[in-house]
Amino acid sequence: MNVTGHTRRPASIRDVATAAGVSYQTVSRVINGHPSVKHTTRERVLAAIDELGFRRNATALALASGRSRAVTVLTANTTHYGYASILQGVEEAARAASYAVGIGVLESADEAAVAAEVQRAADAGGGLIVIAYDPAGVGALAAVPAELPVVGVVETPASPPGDDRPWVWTDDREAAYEVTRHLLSLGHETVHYVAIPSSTRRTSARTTGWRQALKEAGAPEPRPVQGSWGPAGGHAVGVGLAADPSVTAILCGNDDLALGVLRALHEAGRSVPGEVSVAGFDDAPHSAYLTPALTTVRLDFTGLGRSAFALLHGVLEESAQIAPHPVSVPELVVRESSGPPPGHD
Amino acid sequence: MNVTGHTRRPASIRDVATAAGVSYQTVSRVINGHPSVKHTTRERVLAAIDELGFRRNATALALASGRSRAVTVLTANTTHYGYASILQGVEEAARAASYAVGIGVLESADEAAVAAEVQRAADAGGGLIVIAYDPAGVGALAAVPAELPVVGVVETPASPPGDDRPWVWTDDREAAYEVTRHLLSLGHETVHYVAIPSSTRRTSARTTGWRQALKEAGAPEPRPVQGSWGPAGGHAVGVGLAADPSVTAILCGNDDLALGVLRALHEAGRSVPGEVSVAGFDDAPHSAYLTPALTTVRLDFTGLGRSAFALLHGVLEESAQIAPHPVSVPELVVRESSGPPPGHD
DNA sequence: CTGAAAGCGCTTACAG
DNA sequence: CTGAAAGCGCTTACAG
Repeated sequence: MNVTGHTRRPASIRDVATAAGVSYQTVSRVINGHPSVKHTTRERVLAAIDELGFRRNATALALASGRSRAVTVLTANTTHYGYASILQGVEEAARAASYAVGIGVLESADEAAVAAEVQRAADAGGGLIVIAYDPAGVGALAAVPAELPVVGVVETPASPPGDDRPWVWTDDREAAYEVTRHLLSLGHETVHYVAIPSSTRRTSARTTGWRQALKEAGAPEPRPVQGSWGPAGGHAVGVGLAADPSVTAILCGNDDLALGVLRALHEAGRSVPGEVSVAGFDDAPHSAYLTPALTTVRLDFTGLGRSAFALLHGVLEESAQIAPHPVSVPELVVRESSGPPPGHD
Repeated sequence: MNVTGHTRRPASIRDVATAAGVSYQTVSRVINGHPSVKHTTRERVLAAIDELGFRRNATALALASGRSRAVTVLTANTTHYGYASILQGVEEAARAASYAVGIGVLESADEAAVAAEVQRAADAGGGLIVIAYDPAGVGALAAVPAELPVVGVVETPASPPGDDRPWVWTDDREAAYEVTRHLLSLGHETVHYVAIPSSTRRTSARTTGWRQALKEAGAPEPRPVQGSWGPAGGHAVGVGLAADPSVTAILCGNDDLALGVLRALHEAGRSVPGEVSVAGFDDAPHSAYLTPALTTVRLDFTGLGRSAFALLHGVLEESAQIAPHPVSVPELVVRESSGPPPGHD
């Protein structure tokens, strides 16, 4: 881009001003789109900007103006599919709005460690987006000082929060309700549930949706089994489920958990979906290629990330319009891992 | 932290100076660990800092000093396991060094789009780490202006680069060599290879390692099959491989590809490892739980990210010692998907 | 050992 | 429509 190529120090607005024969305040007006600049002057400044390859120094802008066109995402993990997709969505929207995006990982849920991470994120300037699907994230969201602009990506709240709570979420209750109904409609007497860890002490929306479908169908309500996040956790609890001959349908809190359950079932010699049906949550990229291919419900995490940014953007700049929380609708994806129970006609 | 809790504007060094009864330059000396400060003065300043909850403004620091304790990671994707793990490793090391980490996604390999992303990353200040495993990343690495501190996370280079090239990589050649030898040792006549897209026009290190093992064993050398990154790509080429009865062993460029191949084999009714052996690359979290569990080679992506940061850190601060490129050794993980060919004794 | 001055590259009132 | 001044919160020489 820089034709001369031998510039050491990048051009400043003063350099541009000199080249255009104006004061640097006028250059400032031009790059800020201020209307009161004579047309010919503007042209001259623009030409100088182009010639010198000028780019406005973001650090100086932030210091002088007090706002920084930046957002940092606080998350407990960057490798889980859902988390990574949210991050990708945030970045996508931020890029479109010319915002920088930073990232901070909450390695521990320890209060002091979380507080330190929030501080670090605050030091970066700009707004915060915290993924609050787990205790570390929930702690971080709570630890954000009131004066800092923040939006939380949260589990479905029990009751719709006021407009003052800048939160986004997917409709997990509805999603769980749908998959459970799908399983019941196949003829299963009931559906067992392997839960992901809840971020709070309250009953999660997924659990609520599952329970509601069971209630409506008059099906017995087994105790939810507590799983963890990954396939190892699914496998661990799957072993117990596989040993229980009365279990014919299992809903898992996410696809990774389902993978572990599938494996445990296989090891126990129970066929899927012949003897047991399994369904997951998320529609991770590999789920369609498993054998059997996993029935699951697709959640739009990328869209969720975009929404989170839009909301934050609205808070940060009054000019930007505040998008309503667009709750994306979950989509049931029926594949091979679900079918009628044994002996069903 | 802030006991009073009603501070609007955060405390500045001037506020601290006033509270401690010194000039703000002295405060600056204290927070920078400058030795020439009287012990009692230092104590007083430290007390004031604590009381006011002072945190040094990173933006002002960056503007005044010219360096910014920040690094931004440029990557084509945030959801692939390897990429996400590298990011996690960078963040881990950056956090330990009190650096901020930014992220920029290269959504397209288009030259103008890549250049724009590099600019955006450069605007953020600080150093750059670019993941150059694909054309977009390779393009970005090439587009970084010479004056910008950058380290590339690259495929194994054909020849060791000079010390002036701040690159890190894993030993893919060795890794491919090992898995291929494992497969051959099982009795397979040869091993087919499904390649991930190469980031450059040159033959990739994985291909080279595979080929070397074949040569040493005097095995016939099938043409590598070109795959893509995900399971869909693996499935597409897997269909062809499954239809060829002479194929008894398949090495895949990554675990996702292997998943797709496994699925294609299953659909064609060819058992694994009974009729065909399959191996992958990366040891993604789900690979151990597939049925059959996937034989693969574990690569330390998180460590790679940490190394990348260490290298950049060394470039950014002369004080920080430049770590030697620590090439992590890949580890062969034999699971269920590999076994002797049919009819082998 | 410590203070007063200048400056990093911008923006924001204030004049004209 | 455009310029001169002050300031954002720090650091970096320069004095003493």
